Amino acid sequence: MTRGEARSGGSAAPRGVDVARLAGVSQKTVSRVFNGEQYVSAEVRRRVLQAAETLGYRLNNAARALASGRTRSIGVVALGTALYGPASLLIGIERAARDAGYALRVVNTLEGDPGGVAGAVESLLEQGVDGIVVSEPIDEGGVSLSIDVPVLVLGAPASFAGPRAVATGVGAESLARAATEHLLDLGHMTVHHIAGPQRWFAARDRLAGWRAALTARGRDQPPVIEGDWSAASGYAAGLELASGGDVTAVFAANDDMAIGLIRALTDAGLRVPGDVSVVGFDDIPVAAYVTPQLTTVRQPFDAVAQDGLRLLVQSIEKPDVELPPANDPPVDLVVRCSTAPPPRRQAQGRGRRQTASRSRGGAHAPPDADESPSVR
Amino acid sequence: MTRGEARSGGSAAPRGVDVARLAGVSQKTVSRVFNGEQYVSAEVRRRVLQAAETLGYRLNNAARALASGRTRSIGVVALGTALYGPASLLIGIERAARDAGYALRVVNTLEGDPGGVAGAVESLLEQGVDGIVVSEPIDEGGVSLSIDVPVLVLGAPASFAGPRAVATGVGAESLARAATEHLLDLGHMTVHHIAGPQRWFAARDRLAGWRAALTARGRDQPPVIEGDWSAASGYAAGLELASGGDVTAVFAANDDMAIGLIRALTDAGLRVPGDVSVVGFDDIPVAAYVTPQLTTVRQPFDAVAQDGLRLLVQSIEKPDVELPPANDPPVDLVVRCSTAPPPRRQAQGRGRRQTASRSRGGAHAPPDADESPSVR
DNA sequence: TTGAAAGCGCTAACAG
DNA sequence: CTGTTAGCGCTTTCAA
Repeated sequence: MTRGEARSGGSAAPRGVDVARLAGVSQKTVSRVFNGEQYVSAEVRRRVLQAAETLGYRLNNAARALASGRTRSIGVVALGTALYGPASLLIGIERAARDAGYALRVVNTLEGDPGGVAGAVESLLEQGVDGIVVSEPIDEGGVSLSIDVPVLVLGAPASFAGPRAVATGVGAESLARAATEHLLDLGHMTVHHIAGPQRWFAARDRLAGWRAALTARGRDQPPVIEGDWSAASGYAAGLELASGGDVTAVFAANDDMAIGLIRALTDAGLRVPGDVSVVGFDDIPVAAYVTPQLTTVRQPFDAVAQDGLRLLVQSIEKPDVELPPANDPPVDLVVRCSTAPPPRRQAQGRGRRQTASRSRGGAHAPPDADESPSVR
Repeated sequence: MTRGEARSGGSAAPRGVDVARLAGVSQKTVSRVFNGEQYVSAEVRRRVLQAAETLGYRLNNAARALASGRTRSIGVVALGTALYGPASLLIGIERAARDAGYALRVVNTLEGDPGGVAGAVESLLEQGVDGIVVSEPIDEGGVSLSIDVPVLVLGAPASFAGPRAVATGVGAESLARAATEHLLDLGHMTVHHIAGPQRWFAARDRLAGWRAALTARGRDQPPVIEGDWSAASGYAAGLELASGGDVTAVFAANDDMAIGLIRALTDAGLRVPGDVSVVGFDDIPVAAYVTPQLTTVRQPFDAVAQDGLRLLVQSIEKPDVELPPANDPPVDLVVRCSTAPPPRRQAQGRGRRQTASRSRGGAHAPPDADESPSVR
């Protein structure tokens, strides 16, 4: 059965020529109209659009891609977890891609799977994407991807994905540093850290930020406890810390672990923030409503995604122009009620500016109604 | 510049003919090998694979789609929120699609946007997907989609997406019913409900389940308070309920609202579960670690996604075969510490089987280490 | 078991 | 401003 027969039969999708015929123009003109090219008279454009409308015409992207060598789509390699951070980032990426006129193809890697990223990239390449974003990957060891499209790496070193890759940080290190400094500013002698799994670059960055803050002030670096992002692991870490005895401040690498930690501390008879102060990371939706309301830092997912995609799209569309450096994402520390000056000495920490907004969380006040009690 | 020149230049991607030439076969044979067709001798297959390997050959999907009329990809219309439920469902869909050999194209709709789903579907169709899944949509009023590919609607009536659509429930109604019944079984005379935004089908289903449970036992239906899924709205609802005075049990349509609610109740001087019992919905990761540990119900995202995709793939590949009915998803009630018998009368609720596992949440025991203290 | 020929519906390059 | 002519790299017949 040839296409012509199908047409008279009536059920197949209309093509550009069909529209052209109806509008009394050439197929190329139809193409021009649908690509928003200039040099089409208003009258012709109207006729074409009209004809397309009556026929229910729709551009065929496969044909377009084949002819032009471009798909106007971006592939993303994600981790496939419902963790707040990665999920939020994916949403930001989708929106930024759509705004830039690109469709999104998503492949998740299973966390256990070695070489998962490489496989995912391969399948994306086969699908013919114009660019790839690797979102908050974990370190799988010597990955060497020979990719012939631009790659944006979010939250990991560019070297991760080969020479032609661009990278954008998600600001994790400076956020971690701010979180730690907040605790130090409150008068704590040092800050413990419950880290995320160190295979994640995201976890390493947070650790690095914590370390940097401590180093900058010449403070001790207590041993790090490594969790797995889960509240359960935070709980386990909390039990360990509680038995240690000399802990007054903890920075947890995400809010879930912070919440588990707080529960363990509380179960062990310690008060938060009376005895121990805790800062989380992410500002998950319930952070303002758990007890005590969680002091945390917030990642600028939308800004990061938008910025990164701008870079990626540029290196797709104008490969020769030098890329502008990515903006430094803003630091957003949200001070609530899980942090306070340490119990005994150094009570002079009290009253500093950083602690001012703590007073908003009074027992009967709706927590955080305005959603932005940020400092810095 | 013709393709031949590019080849000798050396940089362009190798095509099927190039592989064919090197392997000394026809291009069609290469195609046969890469499609796993039969009737290729082992020897020839080996040679082709070998040649492809040395050339770094990769199938061109655009060409394939153009020639065959199929893309082996599925489009999903999602809501673009980082809410635990929708995010988890998307992950389940991705995995199920990948397992079935389909790539995924994702488009999010902005919540405010009227006709958002229709627009998203349109863009997916233009991209040439073989099937579409609409994931937990909100009701945008009279949507009439004239879609010429199979559609799977997850968590909404099939009618939502036109005559040819398949639908799979996510079990929300029976879960809501189970949650409500749990409270009733504990001895509460009735159960209040904090609903999700009623434009969401998901929210309506939960409300329906709650109503069904109450009706079945001939209990009063207290007025419903409608939240917006956020902890803040749960908090507001809690304040309202606390001022009412006669509340002993509340079922919240998601965990975030339940947590906000509990905070409001606590702030108002009520004890949970001493004075008021609360059940949530979702079992978000921190549910087992907040205070009190949250009793909640868990949605079977993976099962639902897998089941739904099986249906979708079948109606893509075998449009004529009658679809088997979708399985009823399992009901998974997770009883923790936010529920108990009501304060005064009806103390005989105590000791029933449903409450047995509550004892696990003793003050110093790690909450829920095994992750599955489910009942029913 | 293999191959040859003919498109799929569009864009690119070049004329008018 | 508009049209013509070639493909893009596959899959689909139909033969051999």
